[in-house]
Amino acid sequence: MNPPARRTGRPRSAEADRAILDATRAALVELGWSKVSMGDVAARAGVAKTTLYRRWANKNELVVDAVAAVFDEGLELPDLGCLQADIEAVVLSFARLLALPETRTALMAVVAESTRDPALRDRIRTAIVDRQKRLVLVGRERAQERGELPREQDPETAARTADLIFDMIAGAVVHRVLVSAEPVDTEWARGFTALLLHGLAAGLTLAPSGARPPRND
Amino acid sequence: MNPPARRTGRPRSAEADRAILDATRAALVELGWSKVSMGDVAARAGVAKTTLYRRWANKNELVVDAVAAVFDEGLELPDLGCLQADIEAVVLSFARLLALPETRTALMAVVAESTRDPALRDRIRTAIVDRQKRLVLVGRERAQERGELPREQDPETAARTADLIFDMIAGAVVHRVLVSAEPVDTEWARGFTALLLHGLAAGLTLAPSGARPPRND
DNA sequence: GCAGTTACGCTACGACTCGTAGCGAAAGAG
DNA sequence: CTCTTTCGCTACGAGTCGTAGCGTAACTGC
Repeated sequence: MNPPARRTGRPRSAEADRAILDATRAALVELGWSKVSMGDVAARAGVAKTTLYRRWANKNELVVDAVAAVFDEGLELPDLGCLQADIEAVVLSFARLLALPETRTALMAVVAESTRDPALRDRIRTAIVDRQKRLVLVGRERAQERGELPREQDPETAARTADLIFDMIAGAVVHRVLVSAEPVDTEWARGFTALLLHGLAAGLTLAPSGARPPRND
Repeated sequence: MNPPARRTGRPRSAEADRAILDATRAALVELGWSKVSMGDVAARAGVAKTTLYRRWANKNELVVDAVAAVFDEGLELPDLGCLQADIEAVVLSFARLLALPETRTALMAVVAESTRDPALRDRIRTAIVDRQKRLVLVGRERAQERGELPREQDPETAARTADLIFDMIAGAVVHRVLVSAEPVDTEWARGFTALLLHGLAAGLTLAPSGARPPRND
């Protein structure tokens, strides 16, 4: 279904594909989402504007793929042998990508657009969101193998829980970086993870565990 | 400091102000962020386009004020006498406003724009974000008076903790509604609040409370 | 080698939006 | 009554969108 029947005719230039995505990313860095135009991207990529429209229906779809490429090559879940360390690491990794000028300006813009465009929403989901969510599933699996988290009997409950965890982790990082516009540093990641794991009622004041004074590094 | 010396000349029509904001909101509902134009809003409001530009520099600033008006009249923190109930209520209240078509399509769009526009970022902060954050501060104060949360000695740590809580609550709800595009119902709010209060390590399965014992080892 | 098919670069186009300028008229302040 | 500012209106240049048409380039199957 994917590569249907495209045996005949001149094949599409893979080089143009890369050039366009790279140009899109560069244009986002330099101009920001709202001032990036298809004509500008085409000029940067050294291709004709019609070549863009043969591949992507509009700016939204193009930018989604450009952003997805950034996350694809940068987001990973290290196996540090401990749930807390794993979460902290993925939080920092996610925040680092989110703080890049191109993702910073583009990700929320396409998400906003997707509220009115189901096709765009699906593209964002498959190209970006679902791949992020996989990290939560992998992380939970590891934690369960280590005995840090209980195994769930009901798969439906398990799925709901994973969705909740994902919304909490991704949502908090996105909100911190894009709305509050404050950096996600080691200290924040540590406090966030501690709260996620142990909750408010534990009486935490969220001072870094071990009660070291809140001095900077 | 605000708009101080405007004693002379024809005063601005307060009626036009309301008409423009209402028209903006209606246009957002009908067309969505990207297809709302200043000319369209002016026509809906029954005013000239130049009248809009006398009050707002561009579409972003106008939409921020229109969205802020929605949150102003709809976001509240009920005092239910219990931290868990208070959080659940404010989560549901926030999610309800966020699910409106006008906020849904506009809020993340202006946030995305604000990454390249410091003036817009300040406007969003003062008109929307800071007022939301106040709910966190009020909620914590009440919980501390009830003895549900410990009082913090260090004001700086207290501020960082409040920022963290705010990013977690607002971020999770925003992500759930706008990115995952799933509804925030009572069940989700209860699971989220339980997790926020008690954390993962308590062995919760996030099944509706009372369902099963937390098989922790 | 040749025909068929598709991609490419290029140009041009209508439709739309932006933000501004200029005008005369309207509405208050002193 | 004069001064000042806002108002509605029209018009404008600049920019963008997405499409169409053209001749050429590249690759496939016969």
